[in-house]
Amino acid sequence: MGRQPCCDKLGVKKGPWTAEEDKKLINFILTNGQCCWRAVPKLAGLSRCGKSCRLRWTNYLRPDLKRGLLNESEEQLVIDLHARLGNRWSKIAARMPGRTDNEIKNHWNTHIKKKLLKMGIDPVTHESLQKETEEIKTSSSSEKCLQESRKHHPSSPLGSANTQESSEENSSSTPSENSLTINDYETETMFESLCEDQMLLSHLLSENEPSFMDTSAWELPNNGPMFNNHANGFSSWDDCTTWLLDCQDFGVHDFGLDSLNDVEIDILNTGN
DNA sequence: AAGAGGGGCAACCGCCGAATA
DNA sequence: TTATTCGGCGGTTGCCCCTCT
Repeated sequence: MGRQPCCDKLGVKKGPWTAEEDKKLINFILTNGQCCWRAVPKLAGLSRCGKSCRLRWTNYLRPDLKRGLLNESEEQLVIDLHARLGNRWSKIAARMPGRTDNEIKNHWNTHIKKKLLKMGIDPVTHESLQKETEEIKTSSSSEKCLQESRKHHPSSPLGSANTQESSEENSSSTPSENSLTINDYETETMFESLCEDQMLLSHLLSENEPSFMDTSAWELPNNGPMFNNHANGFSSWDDCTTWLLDCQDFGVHDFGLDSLNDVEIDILNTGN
């Protein structure tokens, strides 16, 4: 009773996507929304596996993605979230506007891991590699930040530390249970900088806030101004998809939309 | 100038859990 | 209750590009 492959292995194209394939996929999703991925390749006229289509869309074609390297504060956010959540990249990505789990995972493996090792921190446990020669500090700078945050913002998610996520994190054996050991000035500076991001972190960690990654808006073609031909003045889907493909080089956030608050974004999405 | 080696990243693979018949 | 399907996730692979020798 083995699991069937998600698609017919024969005749399924693999490897890098072409611009033509991207266009077909974007066209299809803009027209039909995100539906059954298994059916997408057939309906969109692609010789691809449904999974491959989903991956391509979520990791590369989705128009709300930021492109380019993670900046310093994003990196610090990843480190902190990883300390809390472990290798649960999708959970981490859900807290990172415009970033995908794959992107974060890649960045972790290629950049952050090395950075932490260089600083003498075990990227898995977030403990000092010289633990045996040092006394473990009872609280990390990060923890101090949290405590400070709790002092100043007792009602914030971090302040109360009682969100669903928090209890889930606490119940799991993630590295968050371990304190970080800071062993040099550079690291200290890094975490001081992280403290400055605590407000942002508090906001991102709030379960009550709608996820930045919530793509429900994309599931309803013609429902939002982004894809509203008349509102945007696109004369055809071709224009629209061409514009979208161009956007991949910049990212929606480069257009300044990320400065809008939730209400404004909601208004944009509903077109009211 | 050319080859070797390494890094970075897109994409694939296989497993898991939820949903459904 | 069980078999099956499907979407999603994390780990891994392989290709491309850049740097070094």
